[in-house]
Amino acid sequence: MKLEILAQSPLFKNIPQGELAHLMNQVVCQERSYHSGEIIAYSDDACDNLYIVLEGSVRGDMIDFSGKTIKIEDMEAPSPVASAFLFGQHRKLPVNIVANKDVRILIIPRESVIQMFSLNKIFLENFLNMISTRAQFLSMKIRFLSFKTIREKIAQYLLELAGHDKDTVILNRSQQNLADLFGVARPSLARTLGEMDEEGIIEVNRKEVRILDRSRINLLLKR
Amino acid sequence: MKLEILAQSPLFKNIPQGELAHLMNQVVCQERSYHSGEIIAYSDDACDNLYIVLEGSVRGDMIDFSGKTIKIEDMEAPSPVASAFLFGQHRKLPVNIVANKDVRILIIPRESVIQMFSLNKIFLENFLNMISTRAQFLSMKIRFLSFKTIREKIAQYLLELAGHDKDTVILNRSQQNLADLFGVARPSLARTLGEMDEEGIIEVNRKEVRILDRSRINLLLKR
DNA sequence: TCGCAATTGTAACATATGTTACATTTTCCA
DNA sequence: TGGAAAATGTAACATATGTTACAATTGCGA
Repeated sequence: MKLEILAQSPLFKNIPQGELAHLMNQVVCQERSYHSGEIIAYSDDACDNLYIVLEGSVRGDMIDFSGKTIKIEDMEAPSPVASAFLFGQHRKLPVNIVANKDVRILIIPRESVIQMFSLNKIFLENFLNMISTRAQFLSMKIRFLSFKTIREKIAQYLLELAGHDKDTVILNRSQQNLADLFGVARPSLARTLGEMDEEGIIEVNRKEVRILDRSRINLLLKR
Repeated sequence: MKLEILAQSPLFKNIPQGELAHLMNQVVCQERSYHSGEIIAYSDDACDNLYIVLEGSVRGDMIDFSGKTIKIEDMEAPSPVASAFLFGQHRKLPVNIVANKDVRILIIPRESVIQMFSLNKIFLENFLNMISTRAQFLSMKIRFLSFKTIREKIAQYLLELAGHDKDTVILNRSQQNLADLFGVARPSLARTLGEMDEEGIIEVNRKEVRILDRSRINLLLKR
């Protein structure tokens, strides 16, 4: 097994090589290869294993009511897959896991994962951090989706980044990325930024946004 | 401390009374009371403690930038609060935690929680189950919110109600109520239902909706 | 440094939904 | 049973956002 690859994964970070080797020796797990297009795990399968992509990339395909598949998410090596479905009430995969290219996957049964929790505290904290971070990300996304207009979403986002004192913000995401977070089209986001600039509410310069009129931004968030 | 109350909490279920007593004796934690309206923890506070409501109920208040508070969620005894913010990248509360009535709260520092993980496997699994379940719930909610058009929302809603065999559903909410759930205006919902009726996809009769053309409904969910 | 790829800015046009207002039908209770 | 309130159906118009296409700019690797 390639421990160096594993060590890159957020699940195993901060674990010294030696300990990592020791840890992996003590539990049952297997490594498997899949060819491009192969289905690694099926939607609605009981989710009894933790999958970690060692090489290549996989995607989650959702099957809609008519039987067509839709790509939901890509996951690149070296990252774990569907870790939020190993525990919890609904231990079923919501998607088919499909190999994007030829891939190598490390498969760790849930029992082994639980063992690893008691064997290594850092691993446990990494795991907790991962699913917590995911839950936090999802909360944030829901909050943005619940703002109706693009202006509101921008206002919320800017004020969150700027805090109460600063008035210049450097956006840390691309416009496309931000548009995805907001659930809107990229040109629509750009247009709205432009309009708010013209109206003197903000001043936009690529990734640098300066808040000119806080009161009018606050006004946008009244509901 | 009222172990009987604690035992009711999802975090401590399946732990025999004796073990629970033993567990709680080994770690540092405190119990505090708050009066109705008191703020138990502040938004943006570093989230270093697990709060468990022993008696009474608390709510999460979000403060928007104009200073107005919005109630986000109620949490009744005996349930943990903000457990998704004890770990993860963003260890800050997103809300003020406010006492709804007089309450008693058990406060367990993060370090103690981590200790408890190694002391008791069931506790660890309960905790994992809790945040995983939350992440799963949020995923589902996002899926629903991310349907853009009213037609898609209707399609999703009808198919969920009808299942795979039935083709007539009785709506259990008023149009206004449904419109709120979808986050759209009531006349818009009525119009779209009317259009889908005219097109022969469904047959609408007040609260009774019959699915006429399943294939075209499925088509709506393609993305 | 050149050149390609990613990012950002912008415009014209299409479309879905919101808004407002009112008519019609149902519900329900005095 | 009558009559008012709630729920539903419909229409005309306003508006926000999506779509598509392309130009301008930036960044990055060969």
